[in-house]
Amino acid sequence: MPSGYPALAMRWSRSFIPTLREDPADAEAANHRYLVRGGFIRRLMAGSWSMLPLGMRVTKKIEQIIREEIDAIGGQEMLLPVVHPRDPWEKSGRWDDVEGILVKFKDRRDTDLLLAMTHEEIFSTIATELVSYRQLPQLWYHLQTKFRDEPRPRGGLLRVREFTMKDSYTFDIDSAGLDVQFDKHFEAYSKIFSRLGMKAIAVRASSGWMGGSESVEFMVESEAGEDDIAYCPACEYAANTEKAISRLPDVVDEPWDREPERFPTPGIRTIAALADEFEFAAADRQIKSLVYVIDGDPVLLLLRGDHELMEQKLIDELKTFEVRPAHDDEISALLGAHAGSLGGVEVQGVRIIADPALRGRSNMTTGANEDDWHLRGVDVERDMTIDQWFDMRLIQAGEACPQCGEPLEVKRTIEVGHIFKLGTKFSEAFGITVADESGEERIVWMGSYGIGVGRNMAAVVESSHDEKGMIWPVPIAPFEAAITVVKMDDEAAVAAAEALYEALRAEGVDVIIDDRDERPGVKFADVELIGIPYRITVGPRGLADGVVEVVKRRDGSVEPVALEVAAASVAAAIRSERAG
RNA sequence: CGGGACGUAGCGCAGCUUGGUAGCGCGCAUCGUUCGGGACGAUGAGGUCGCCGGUUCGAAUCCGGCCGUCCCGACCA
Repeated sequence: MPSGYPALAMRWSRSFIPTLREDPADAEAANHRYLVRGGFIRRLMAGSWSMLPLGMRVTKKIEQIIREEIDAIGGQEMLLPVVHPRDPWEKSGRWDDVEGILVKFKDRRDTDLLLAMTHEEIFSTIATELVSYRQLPQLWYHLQTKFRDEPRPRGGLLRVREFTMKDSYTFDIDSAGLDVQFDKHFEAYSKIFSRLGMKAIAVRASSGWMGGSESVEFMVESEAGEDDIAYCPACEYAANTEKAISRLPDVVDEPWDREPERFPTPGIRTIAALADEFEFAAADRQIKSLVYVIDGDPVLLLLRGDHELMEQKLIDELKTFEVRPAHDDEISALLGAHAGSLGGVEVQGVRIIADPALRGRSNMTTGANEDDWHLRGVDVERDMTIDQWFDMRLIQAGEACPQCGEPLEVKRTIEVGHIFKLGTKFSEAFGITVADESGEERIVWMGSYGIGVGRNMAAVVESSHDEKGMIWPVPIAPFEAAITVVKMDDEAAVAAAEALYEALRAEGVDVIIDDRDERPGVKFADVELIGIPYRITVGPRGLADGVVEVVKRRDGSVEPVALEVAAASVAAAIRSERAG
């Protein structure tokens, strides 16, 4: 028969905490391994995870921190639906633009519907009810499910298809007002990440399909991440490599005052091979020629031989999403040669875009658009018809910081937050206007600001764990303290532990008592895996001296504390860490 | 979308080549010994072998189709 009802208090023996001894087979990231093993999350399908009780406790604490900080800058919480009709997404243009990750379906009346991947459209719909400048500024937000059909979810909670996001939206009379809201969010986000126990680096970023003029990402350094950022330790310049720029040393070309000269290069297909073979063709003296198909048309892209293309820069500059490398047959049809022998000299009728690192360069080497032939002595601006110049180069670690000239570092990071100045893109599409002081209709300036709850949980685990498991900071730990009863058949120990448990609850500590009839080693290992910051060990050995042991998860330090003062002492330590 | 692998008990896996009573480890239940750093013994419960179809006296195993998952790449807030 069931016993122990009702299980109101947090007793491990009555809780659903299904810890596992083995790593899940496919786990690569630490958050994936430990959140599954610790019984925080379970996978339902690719990119969809159920939150078990421990995971939910962390989730709620993270959400509460976010609420407090957004409320503190004037946020008003709402809750918008997850299933949207087609119409608002037609208005914004995103029904067609974000093909792929946007899930569309129909209801019984054959009406087009979609799963919300973000909520600009619906907040915009509501914002059309704003009528007067006296109502501005506004800051609205909600914590709501997003669904994005990512081609490849990975890394446990790092990249998923269904997730909860706090997204806020601001509405202002002018761009100066937007700047204020943006700065407030910047400060609020900084506080949130610091309360979560993470060091977040703010970087300028590509806006992607959000559009808008400016965006800042908050990045946490981690090998498990998916983004690279350029970072200057000297002046704190920081930017996503999708956006980062650097200063290059000037190159002085040796004089060459003749026409370009053809020379045979049998079998040579790569920049490195050409540089090895010919002394005058060092990689930085070659022109890299890439054929891309952009919006359906072939485009020739020119970069310095030792430089790499950053596709996102192309996408941002050209404001399109239809960018892909050309296929072999498309390349030969266009230029009459295969990749490895391509160049831009005397090419007609093809749009040519060049990276500014090629400006003013002469006496360079490039493909002759005939297999096994190259050209030397090429002057970029004399011998080629460049239609457009813009930066599309991926910067490299060690290059000079654009602000101070010191060497840049490149770090792998997790994107934990992203804030956008949307400008008037959505307000124009939705007709969000208010009357100003003179009664004239003015278009409203918008911003949008997102934090993924689960991804932040994952990022905390990635940046705070050891070989034993997770190490939660007090503000978001599933429990602040655990009482480990070493010997469940020792009546004195059990009584002391129960009394301590009640005392800690009375002190307002979020505590769980491990009253399972398990061997001590199992209990210690589980508390460590789960990452509870304080463990209080209660057993006959300590009680003989009138003490319990307080063990800190972070550094493993063990401190004997007199039983009578243990609750007050642990409660005080926890309180001092709650602020984050 | 391209390449590779996989789907058998709650979890991790073997069995499949060569068709014939469905196995192992962990976990779970009961009992005993043990128990301040992941114990041991005994007994036991638990599986439509991803789904559908075919071949066969007989299919986890062979064949076909479908579904799902993971990895690498492409793609992508």
